[in-house]
Amino acid sequence: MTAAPNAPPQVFGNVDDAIRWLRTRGLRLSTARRLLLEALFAAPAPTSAARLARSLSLEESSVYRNLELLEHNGLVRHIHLGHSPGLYALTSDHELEYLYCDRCARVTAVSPDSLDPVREHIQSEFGYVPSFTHFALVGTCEECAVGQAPAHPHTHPAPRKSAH
Amino acid sequence: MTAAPNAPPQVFGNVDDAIRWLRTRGLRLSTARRLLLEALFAAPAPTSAARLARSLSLEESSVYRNLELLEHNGLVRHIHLGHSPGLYALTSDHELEYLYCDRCARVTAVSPDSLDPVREHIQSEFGYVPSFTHFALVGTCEECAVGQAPAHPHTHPAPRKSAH
DNA sequence: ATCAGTGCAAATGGTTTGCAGCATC
DNA sequence: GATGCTGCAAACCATTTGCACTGAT
Repeated sequence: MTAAPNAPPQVFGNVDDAIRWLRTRGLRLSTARRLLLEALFAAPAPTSAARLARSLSLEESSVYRNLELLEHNGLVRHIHLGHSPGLYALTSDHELEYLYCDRCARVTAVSPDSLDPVREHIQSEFGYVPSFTHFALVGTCEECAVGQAPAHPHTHPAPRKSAH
Repeated sequence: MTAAPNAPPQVFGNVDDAIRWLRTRGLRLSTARRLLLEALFAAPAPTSAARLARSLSLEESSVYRNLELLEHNGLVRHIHLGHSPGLYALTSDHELEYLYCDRCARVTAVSPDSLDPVREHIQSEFGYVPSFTHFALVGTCEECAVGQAPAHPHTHPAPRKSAH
């Protein structure tokens, strides 16, 4: 899950086109690879490697290897929503940026254009050009912001089952 | 490293004040706890649990437990810069927000006020109120943006030593 | 027949948890 | 003397790696 090696995006309309392209690059077409590509083409939303592996009965390690290879070749991207594991999706022509609510886990995908004013502001103010394609913008959504409890302090953290 | 339970911030000028407060909350003062607090008061920048454990010769698990307890009680906060482990620091009166360059790892801390325009824009546009106190705003800093290589594609990812 | 790609197992990094004993109240 | 905290060991999740074998070319 190496940080986006900013490979030039490669966008295809279907599995076969993607496969053809991979072939020209000297890569082989294994059943695992085809399955993975099909799953990615079918997926309605970014998906974790674990989920893909489970649903396709593939080894997670193979899934990671393939996803990394595909990402390296520009077919795939992955994002993190808060503490989430990497969530993979096919590269598209109109890459989205993600807003993530740290309270209710709501995810809102927006077009990069709509964040241009933000980018410009932050660039002119601090010299950074922010991107939310690899790490979502984390915040609190409207509904959660309204119903926020003032939280009476407790000396001890609540016993938890992995909340990161 | 539970996600910030948004405990009311507790800010103290020195270790003893912090300890007094913890006492009133029925918490004991162990040497480990005192060491940790001292280290946090002395730290010039947010620090990882591993680093704290090493420098204080404490068990990492104890350090995590204490940091979590302190965080739960509002004395401590932690952030993630990109894929970094949690980096802990004392809560302060003027909590900073962090900009992180995903290329050179440069970190810029800014006052929340300076990001208010961004917050307002995103809130009015999408209903989210972003925060960069727990997850840094990730982007590319000016220098890195200038010298960016167009990256000739390679079919295979470069062999790597953990780059997440 | 070659060698890219697989499954399986083991290792890694960051973090959490269970438990027995020690130290603080 | 009760019990909060500690160290130690083991488990956990997401991810990476080594290796021998299989299968796509």
